[in-house]
Amino acid sequence: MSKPLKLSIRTGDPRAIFKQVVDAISLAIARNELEEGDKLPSVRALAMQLSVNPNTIAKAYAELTAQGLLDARQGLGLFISAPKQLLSREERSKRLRAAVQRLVNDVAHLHYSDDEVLRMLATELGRIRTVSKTGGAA
Amino acid sequence: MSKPLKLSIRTGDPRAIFKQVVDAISLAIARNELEEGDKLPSVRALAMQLSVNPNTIAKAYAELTAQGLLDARQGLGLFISAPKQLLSREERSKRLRAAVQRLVNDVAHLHYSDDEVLRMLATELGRIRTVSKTGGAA
DNA sequence: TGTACTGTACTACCTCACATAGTACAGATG
DNA sequence: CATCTGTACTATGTGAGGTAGTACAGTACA
Repeated sequence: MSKPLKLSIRTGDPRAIFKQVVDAISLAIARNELEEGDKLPSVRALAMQLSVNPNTIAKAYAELTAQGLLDARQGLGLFISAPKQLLSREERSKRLRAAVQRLVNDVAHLHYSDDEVLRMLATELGRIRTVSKTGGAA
Repeated sequence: MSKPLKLSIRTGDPRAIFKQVVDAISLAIARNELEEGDKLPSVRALAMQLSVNPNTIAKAYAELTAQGLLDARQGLGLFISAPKQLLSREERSKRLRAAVQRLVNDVAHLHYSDDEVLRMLATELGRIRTVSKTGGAA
């Protein structure tokens, strides 16, 4: 069976649909809501569920596969791959810096203090790691 | 006179040209490299300097004006406006959270520790505030 | 064997954002 | 007056994103 994948697409979201899917799955993996070996919904099934075109889902899956987050098995489906890192140290560092720079750009004119921004980030990062597969505490 | 505005456009940048201009100027204001009352290069002059279409620059200026960062005076030019905040508290908070969420998404699969991300952000935020107009300290 | 599922690869078409090019007009300055 | 300023148009081309439909090879199961 494939995981239910409580995924939703927001029409108001500035991100492209396929990007929303990529982000959602990428985040779910980081949160351990999806573990190695888990089977994803089929291209057609997820497309049906989200009321979008199968090609759009295929594009998202292709992106995730290219990133090494998914393994494709012809005729079987797509599965969460073992954690790996196919990016070089330089590339990872470059992307981290770019992502941080983008945040700095985005909040530059909002007049938040450094501490406020850092606290918000710490909070959001914490929301990721705390959701472990061992969870279920009360 | 208008500030020289050492601005550059990178063709490899995924951002649209007008967005690069918006971000650069927004950042320059946050850095106090541009102060209230400073005059910006004319639409046509900056377009010439960057080898892009005047319409593209006009679009960037219009965006900055809409954000309240610039004041337009017909026939005179565009000037850095007094610091103000026309966004509601909710809107600012919403944007901060969205920006932070985007960062979290971007770095989710890079396997950086929370501390590393936070330290990078603290560094980049620091690079903003340290550049004050009172600068020039040997 | 046949049927139904899987991912994947196409082609075609539509829409929209972005960028360029050119023109035009009102306000400001000399 | 001429020349600068921002601004507002129209027109055109390009590319990303999305949809629609078709097709094919690999897998599973009755």
